[in-house]
Amino acid sequence: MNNYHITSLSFIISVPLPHCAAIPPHVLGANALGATMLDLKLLQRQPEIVEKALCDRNSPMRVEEFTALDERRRALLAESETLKAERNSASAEVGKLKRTGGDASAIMERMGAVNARIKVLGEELEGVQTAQNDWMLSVPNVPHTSVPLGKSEEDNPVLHTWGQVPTFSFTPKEHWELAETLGGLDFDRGAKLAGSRFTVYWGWAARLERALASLFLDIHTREHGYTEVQPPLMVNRKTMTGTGNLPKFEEDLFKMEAWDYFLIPTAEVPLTNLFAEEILEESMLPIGLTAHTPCFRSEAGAYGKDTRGLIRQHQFSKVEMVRFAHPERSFDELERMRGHAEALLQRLELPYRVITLCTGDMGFASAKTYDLEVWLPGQNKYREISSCSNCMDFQARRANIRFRPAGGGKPEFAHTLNGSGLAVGRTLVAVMENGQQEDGSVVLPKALVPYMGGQEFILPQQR
RNA sequence: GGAGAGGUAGCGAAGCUGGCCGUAACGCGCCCGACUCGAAAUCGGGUUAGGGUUAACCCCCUACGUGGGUUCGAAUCCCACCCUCUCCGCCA
Repeated sequence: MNNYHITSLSFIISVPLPHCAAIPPHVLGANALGATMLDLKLLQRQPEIVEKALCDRNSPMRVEEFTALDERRRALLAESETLKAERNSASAEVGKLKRTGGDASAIMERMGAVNARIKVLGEELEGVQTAQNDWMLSVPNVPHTSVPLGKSEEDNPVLHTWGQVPTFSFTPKEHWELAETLGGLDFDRGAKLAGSRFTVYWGWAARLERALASLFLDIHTREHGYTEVQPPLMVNRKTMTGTGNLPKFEEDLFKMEAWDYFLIPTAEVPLTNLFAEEILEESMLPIGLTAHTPCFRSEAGAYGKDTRGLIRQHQFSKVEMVRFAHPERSFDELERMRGHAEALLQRLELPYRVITLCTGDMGFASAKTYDLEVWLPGQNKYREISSCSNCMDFQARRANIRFRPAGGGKPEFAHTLNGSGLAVGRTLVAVMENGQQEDGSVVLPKALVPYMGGQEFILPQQR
C-alpha cells in the first residue's frame, strides 16, 4: 500500500454520509471520468462526481467549500475585469490626447478612483484565489470506476497469487534473526551513526543490495524498454507539489533546514517532474523511465510499526518505474507496468500476490493502484514490495505535463504512472527469508548468482 | 565566491529613448489551400496559453524568468529574487 494514503481519516468517518447518495450510471461513464478529472470545469459542472469520490475515499473535504469560493471568485473577477477594461480604453484615450496636445487631466483623475476600486477588489480576489488554490491542491484524485469500494486495507481484493508458499521442516526465522548468525545487517551501528530505522550493510548484504538493483535495472532497460535515469535526490517545493507530496504530506518528508529542498521519498518525484512545464510530441509516448535511488521517509505516524529489521527504514533504496502515457492508453500501461514488476519477482522465484487497492486505501494522487505483496516466511504473511499506480492527469495538471496530438491541435495533459520495480531492501528480506535453510544459511535465486560473482549461498562464516 | 552576458510563442530572434508592439516584426517548424500524375521547390492563408461571459461565436481580462514598485498607461523605468551561458577563483 502506498505511504500517502489517508489512514488517519479512515476512522474519523466510519459510517456512510448522506451526501454519498448513488450517482446515476450515465454520469459516471468513461467520458465523465476521463481526461477532465479535477479539472475546474468538472468541479463546476459535475461537482457530484468529485463529491462521491471524496466520500469513497473517506475524505472530510466537501465540494461545497470549493463551490462557494468559486462563486465569490467569479463575482469579484467580473467587476474587476470590467473596471480594467475601462482603464485600458481610458489610457489609450490619454495617449491619443497627449499626442494631439489635448487635455487628459479629467480622465486621469477619474482613473484614480477606478484604480483604487481595482486595488480593493484585487486584494479580496487574491485571498479567495489562494483559498481556492489551496483547496484544489489538497483534494485527492478521483478513483477510477474500476476501483473497488472499501473503507480500509481490509477491503482490498486479491487479484491473483503466484508461486508456491514454501514449507519448512523447521520454524522459519525473520530476516533480522537470520542476520544474527549471518552478519551483514548491522542495526546497532546504523543507530549509532544516525538513529533508529537506519542500518549499515556489510559484505554480502551490501553486495546483495547492489546485485538486486543491477538485476532490476538490467531487466527494465533490456527487456521492458525503460531508459535509466539518475535524478537529483533533493528537490524543491514545486517539484514535490507536482507529484502531490506537497502541500498535504510535508510531515512525511525530510527537509533541509537552511534550504527549501526536500529529500525524495521515492524516485517517482524527480522522474515524473522531469517533463514538468513541457509539451511532448505524441509520437514520444509512451515514455518509460527507471531509476535506482535511495528514498527518504520520516515515517511519521508509524511509531511502533515494524521497528525491527529492514521493513520500515528512514532510508532505503528502490528501483522505480515511471511511465508517461496517452490518456486513452494509460490503463493498458498500468497493466503492462504491473507485469514489469511481477516479472522481477518471478525471476527471483519469490511467491507473491497482487491486490487491488480499494477506494479508502488508495494514495492521494492515484486513480487506481495495484500492490504486489511478497511472501515472507518469517512473518508468515504477505508484505508490500511494490505499488503500481495510474495517476491519470492528476499529476500532469499539477506539474503541467502535456503532449501535442499527432494531428496538431491543442496540447493535452499526459497521464502519469509510477510503480516500484522493486523496493530493494524488502526484496533482500524476501530473498533471505524464502531461501533460508535449517543451518541458518541462505540459498540465492539462480537469477542472482551471476550478479553475486557466482556465489550461490550466503553462509554464516562469511563477512 | 568575483566579473560579464542573457531569460519574449514549439524553436531561433527583433522590440527595451514608456502609449500606434503581444491574436508579438523576421526566420524555422506545423496545419490548410494553389501548382503537380505524385512529391520537392515555389506561392497564398492560418498557427500562444489560462481565465471571465456565452448554447456557441463575438467580446473582455491576464501573462514578455518570478515577485514588488513608479505611472492614467510598463516587455520597456526602479528594487529584490530565481535560473542559464561565458571567463576567473576554489573544489571531489
